Amino acid sequence: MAKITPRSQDFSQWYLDVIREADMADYAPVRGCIVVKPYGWSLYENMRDLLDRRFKDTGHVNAAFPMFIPMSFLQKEARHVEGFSPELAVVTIGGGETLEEPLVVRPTSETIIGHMYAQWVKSYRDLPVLINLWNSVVRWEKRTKPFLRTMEFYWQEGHTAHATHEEAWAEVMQMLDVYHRHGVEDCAMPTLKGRKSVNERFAGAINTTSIEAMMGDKRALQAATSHDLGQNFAKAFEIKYLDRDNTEKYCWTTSWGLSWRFMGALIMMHGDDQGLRLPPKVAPIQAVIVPIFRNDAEKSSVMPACERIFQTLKAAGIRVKLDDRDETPGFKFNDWEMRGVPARIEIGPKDVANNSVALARRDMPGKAGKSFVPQEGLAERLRTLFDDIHASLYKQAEDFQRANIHEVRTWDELKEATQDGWALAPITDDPAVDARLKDELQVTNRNFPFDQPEGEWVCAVTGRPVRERALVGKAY
RNA sequence: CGGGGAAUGGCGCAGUCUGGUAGCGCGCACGGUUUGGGACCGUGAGGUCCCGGGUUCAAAUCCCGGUUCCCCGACCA
Repeated sequence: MAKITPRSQDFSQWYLDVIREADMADYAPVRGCIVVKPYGWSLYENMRDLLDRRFKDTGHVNAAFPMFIPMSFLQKEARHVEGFSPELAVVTIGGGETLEEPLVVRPTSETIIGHMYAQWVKSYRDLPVLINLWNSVVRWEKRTKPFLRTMEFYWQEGHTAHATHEEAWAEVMQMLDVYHRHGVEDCAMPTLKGRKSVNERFAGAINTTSIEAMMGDKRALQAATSHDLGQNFAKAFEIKYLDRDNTEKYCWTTSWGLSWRFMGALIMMHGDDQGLRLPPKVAPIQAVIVPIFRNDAEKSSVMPACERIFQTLKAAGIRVKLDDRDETPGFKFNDWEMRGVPARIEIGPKDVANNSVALARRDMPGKAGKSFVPQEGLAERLRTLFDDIHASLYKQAEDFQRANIHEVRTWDELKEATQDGWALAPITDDPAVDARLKDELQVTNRNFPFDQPEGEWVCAVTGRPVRERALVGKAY
């Protein structure tokens, strides 16, 4: 089997190697598009289902909207069309006929949502509208990379309408927190919540928030966003309601999204030189059983034990796989490590005799992570182990993140810090400042973290007084 | 979209300069020996050499056009 490029040697190549060798995805015959293979899709489904549960728990419902949007819809919101025009895919011919009006393949659905909400919302009694879409969208990206930036990508987009700005803002923050907790609790992924700079704001929003994650190469990845759209789309699409006081008012809307890029983040945050390391809650296979035998006699005692334990674990609700392929154990160990399976159970003649199994954990390489445990109570032991693995993956990622964020005050310190990690720096929220960071240091303002003490600072770029600091670093 | 690399069996590559029978390693199939950290031997299958034109007796190789991938920029979830 082909080995993968070491992470330290070439992080980008390592990432591509892992995706190929772990059977996550393949390149499609269309530029910038990928085929997600069953193993990768299974991971996506697990993440999607957990996130969907969180949406439902916060009162949202799912719906489906068309992938085609009339071009004129996008033009109704000036900044929105300006932001998205360069990356639109447009359908001009249908059924062999030139279309009266070109149809845009949705890059995001705010406009068609606005059109429909305008018809659905008449009274304050109709509010709030809390709808989420699981779909794919298309953006004609110049430079693509599997999961991180593809021309078509799968994601969810939530769209809500509210009576007041306070309520809309609370929604924006709630959903950002939902993303954050999905990262922390489901994916062992620490992220930093914050407000995007004016320059980085979503096209058409009055405020954009994000969670930012640090990858294994210390580059930043915007893992999810939540937007306060103010009344921009409400006014563009006439989303109005009659309030209790019998006056007509515009709604306040929000949108928020998380894409399969989150999977890319998972790979780049937790993976190592052996391949993927998947958090147990989202792993397609949580535990794999590898039978060990030398001859038919051993096989005939080992296999029934494997089968029995497989059934026990399956009945206990663990996503378990019995690997009965005709391969050597060593091959299987490496294969499942590449695929990031959190726990491996080896069962050989000695184990059958002792009513034990060898239990190896993916997050601890070699002998250190391997122990012999009784077959009795294995499901319970695994559940505890999964919690341990989750906690250890989270801690490693968080320690790494913390160790590579440097608090700085001056331009020189900022420059030095961002050579190798992120800076937490006093920065003016001004597009001209963002431009200087980009031009001179090839870094971007990731966000102004919400969780920071208020203070009086001097901007590291302009020398002007500022009240907040920003995370600054190289980004994907 | 600019700059740089690349495309030859599923994967990784040699062959291209200097045109002349398409090769190697891994993987795959079958048989045997193996099996607690990527086994070994034997036999075998698998190719429009990215696509389209052109030059030539003859093109993986030379020329023209296009497509895709990777890296670095600008743009972006």
